[in-house]
Amino acid sequence: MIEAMDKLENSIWAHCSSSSVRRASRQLGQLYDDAMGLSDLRGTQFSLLTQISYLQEATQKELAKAMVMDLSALGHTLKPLIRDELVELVPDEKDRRAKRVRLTAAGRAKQADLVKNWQEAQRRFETVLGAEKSAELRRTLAFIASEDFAKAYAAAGQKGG
Amino acid sequence: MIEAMDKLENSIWAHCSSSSVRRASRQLGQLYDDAMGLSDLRGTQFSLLTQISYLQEATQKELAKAMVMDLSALGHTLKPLIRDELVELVPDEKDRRAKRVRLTAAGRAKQADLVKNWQEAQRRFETVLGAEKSAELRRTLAFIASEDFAKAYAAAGQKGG
DNA sequence: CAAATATAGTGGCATATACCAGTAAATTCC
DNA sequence: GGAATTTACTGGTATATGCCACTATATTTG
Repeated sequence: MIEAMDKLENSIWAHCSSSSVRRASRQLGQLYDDAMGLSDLRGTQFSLLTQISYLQEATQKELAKAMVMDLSALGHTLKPLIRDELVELVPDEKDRRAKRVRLTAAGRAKQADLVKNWQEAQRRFETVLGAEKSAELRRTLAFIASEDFAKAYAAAGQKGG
Repeated sequence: MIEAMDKLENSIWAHCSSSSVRRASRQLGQLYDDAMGLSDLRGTQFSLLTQISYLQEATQKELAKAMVMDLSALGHTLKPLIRDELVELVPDEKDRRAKRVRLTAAGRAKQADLVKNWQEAQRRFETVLGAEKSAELRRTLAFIASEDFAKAYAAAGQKGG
């Protein structure tokens, strides 16, 4: 009985997708943060700068959606970057509620500088896990982060639960 | 040239293992938090209670290691749970620096109550991703979170970088 | 055994991230 | 066109998580 209990609890930590992802996220957070070296930026911040650059003047709303992040969380996360003048917000011409997010010249430079740091971290990652498994993992995680996944998850609650 | 740039940046956000894991982590965080219902606990807290229960009086150090978490981060994370009297710290008899972490009766009850909530979330997850892919994903993530992975990653920096 | 060093935790500070309650601007509906 | 509603963002509060500096307690060394 007590052993059955242990087994159940063991199965929880071992079988929980959410905590598995979180643990891995902490480990990789450390590793990729280290890769950023003396830049004063975190891996998350580099990632955000890169996404901002990629989306080319997205609104906060659009950026939050792309990052699979709460809008207010994004706002908070942008603050240190704005304070350090790597990012700026420009009011949209058409819709005066919206603010578009873009990199400053300093932000572009910083992002560009760090690309090689990121590449090195990513190279090591793929060396260890293997290019094929890495690609497969990213595909799976991208699906999990997608709206399709969230919808299917919600739908699975209708009938199943 | 500008297109090449776009392509590179696209490749960064699409090919970054760390940000893929983080995005998925945010999505699953939302979903599993929702599953906790009116319990006033987050998914992360349930996960932590479960790990505490599983490890049976581990020291903070041991618990942090199992969670792949910084010791001080664990300390901070435990605070609300201690405040709410779900968890308590007991000084170790032998080593008076160490404090062992255990659930209170209320903590055990809360954890037990939430098992079914977790099971429902996990059931939905596996419905959507498939049991086989889910298991494979957890295996991969467990490896990424392991010390072996961190060591291999460090070693890949010696020769490669 | 006393000094030097290592280990376990704590507290402060900073970022990461979410929810909720506003505020302001746009859109929809009589 | 003006009221009701929706949308985009802001600010407050709370947890999540990491680094660094510091304290207290072991452990190691000479």
